[in-house]
Amino acid sequence: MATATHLEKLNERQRCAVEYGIGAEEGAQAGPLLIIAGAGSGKTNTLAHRVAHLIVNGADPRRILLMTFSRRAAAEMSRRVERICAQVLGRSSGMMTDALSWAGTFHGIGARLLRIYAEQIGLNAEFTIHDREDSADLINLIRHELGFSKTESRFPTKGTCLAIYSRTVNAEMRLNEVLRSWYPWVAGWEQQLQELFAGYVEAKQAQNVLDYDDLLLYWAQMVSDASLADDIGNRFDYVLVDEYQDTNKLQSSVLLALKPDGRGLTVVGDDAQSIYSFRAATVRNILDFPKQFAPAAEIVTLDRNYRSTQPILAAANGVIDLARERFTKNLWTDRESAERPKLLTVKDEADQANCIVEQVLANRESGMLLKQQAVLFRTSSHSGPLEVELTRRNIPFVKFGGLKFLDSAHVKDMLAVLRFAQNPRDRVAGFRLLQMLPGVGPQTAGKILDTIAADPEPLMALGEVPAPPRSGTDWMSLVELLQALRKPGSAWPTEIEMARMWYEPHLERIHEDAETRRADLVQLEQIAAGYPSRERFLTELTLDPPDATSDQAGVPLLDEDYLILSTIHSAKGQEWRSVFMLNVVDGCIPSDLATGTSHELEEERRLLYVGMTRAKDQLALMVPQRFFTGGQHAQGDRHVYASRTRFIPATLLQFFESANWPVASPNVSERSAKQIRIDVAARMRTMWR
DNA sequence: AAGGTGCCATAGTAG
DNA sequence: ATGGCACCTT
Repeated sequence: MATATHLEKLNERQRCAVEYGIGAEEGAQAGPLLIIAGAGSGKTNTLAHRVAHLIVNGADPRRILLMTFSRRAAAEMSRRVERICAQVLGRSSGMMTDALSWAGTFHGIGARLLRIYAEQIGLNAEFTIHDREDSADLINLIRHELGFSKTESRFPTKGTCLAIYSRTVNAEMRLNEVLRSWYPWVAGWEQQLQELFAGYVEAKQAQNVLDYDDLLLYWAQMVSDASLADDIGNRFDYVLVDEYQDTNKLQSSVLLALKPDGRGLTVVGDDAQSIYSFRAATVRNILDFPKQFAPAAEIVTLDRNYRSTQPILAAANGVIDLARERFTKNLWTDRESAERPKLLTVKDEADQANCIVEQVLANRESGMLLKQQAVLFRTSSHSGPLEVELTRRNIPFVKFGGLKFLDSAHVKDMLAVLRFAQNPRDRVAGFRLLQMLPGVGPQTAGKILDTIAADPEPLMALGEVPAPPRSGTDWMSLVELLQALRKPGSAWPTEIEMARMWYEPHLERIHEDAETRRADLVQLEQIAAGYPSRERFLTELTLDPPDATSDQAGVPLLDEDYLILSTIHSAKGQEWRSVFMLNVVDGCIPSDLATGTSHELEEERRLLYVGMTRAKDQLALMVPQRFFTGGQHAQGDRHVYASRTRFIPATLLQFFESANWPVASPNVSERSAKQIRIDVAARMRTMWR
């Protein structure tokens, strides 16, 4: 085949990855392909070109399954594929719009397939989906029922129980193995945990709810049936999976069941960027992929980095070279630069914030948009002082990761209303909802739910339940609301407005700061308007919660300029011209919660690597000499003296330009020395507090 | 049985 | 700061 023009800009390796097995023989489908794509090696572009190339060569886009790590990534991929196809096929490719309909996350695709195949696997297609908090709440209910909350020595918390359950499921391990390798301190509770999980599974089924893990687990179970596996597998001629290093055993089982012989299967990833083992992801998936098949999968390695300058890449390579395991490649680039990444020592977090603001503004002055700059951190809360400083100086920013929106009580209240209307057997939703009423607590709520559970139309049965003594007129209005919401044919965005009108008086009663919370509910309503139905809204919000928060009310307009703040995890797959990393000190990276096993420690190292490789032109690692821990303490500084991360030992300092900020000048240091000795003003203030 | 208060342990990354 | 829990009052 003549070299197609759309492939001209790709390098040789990329082109191999794009063209592998396509158009070789008529009707023959490509064998399994593994693309090891290093950071900045044009992975997304290559994958998009492969998909586009498939389509250009006659593949039906509706029969391509594309699984990415986030919905954002899926949308970006679809956009690129469309653009390339439009380029090649010209205007006639209008058919492409929305044709790549099976693009999404494993969980999202799972949910969709389960609704389609629900009947065949004895599942009610009306199921609602629990997020992590809901799941933990349900586990907690069972935990109380079984009497485990009142044990003499303390039983693991709901969060720990859920984490254990989740790992057991996702790693396809036995409970005792999971306890032995990951939770040795709760091994004594194995029997009780087993019982708890059995109860949890039964409760979910009785309530017609699935949790995140179920979306994969049911899918895996579904395709363990040969004819269903065939049926589902045959819906797709090609299956492509991105970020394969961050998938877990359960996900790889699903994949192999869909395409047992690997025909039409492509996975892409980078073992050096595996950072989700806390979600049971295992790097073995990608390392063992080739030999799952006979003949083994083809491997194409992309090790040319187009993103970062050579000095940045050298430093990042230096960090990853110290990893215990040897990795499969070393990245190279020809992007020369005289500027080494910076290692900036600052006094404390306040100076760290000031230092970054100063540099960000300087960059901005020299023409680098705020959007082309990002501040990355290990833990969401680390950006607190910086956010304060940005707000004070009126610098707009958008923060990714560490979601707040769906976590807030009032948003959860609203969603509970909608979810209970959608699925009246959802006990977590009902439990929460009923207790919003005055005079209704756990006991009353539980009894009401028991009463209506048996009825085929629980919300109708709710009308027969006598009003709880102290609930007043609020009871009837709730019953009326729910029955109105249940009525088929009530128009969607109107429903959430009804729910909000019902909720407002309760909001005022329950929360002091009703005013600020009301703004969130308005925003929720705006988001809701973007979905065609209540079911879609609830499902998609759970599977793809808004991952950005902003200092301004409402989402910033697309053409506005703003600085990016992001957890390293949420920065996956992204790049910026200038990257700052906060708190590159021991205790933050590695997190002091993750220094237990060498396994965890290695992942922290990769996290630093992932952060560093986001930078195109400039990289600055911030090293505050001391930082505050925990909450604010009224009396005195509760700070810790920090040292540079252990992942950058002295031998790696050659790759960095080390400096102090502010630049030491005699005057400044003299002044600050005096301040440290005795802060009289602060003492005066504390006399009165 | 609900709802308030106060003490204690906990504190992360996310579909 | 927050959640979970025991304890107290209504």
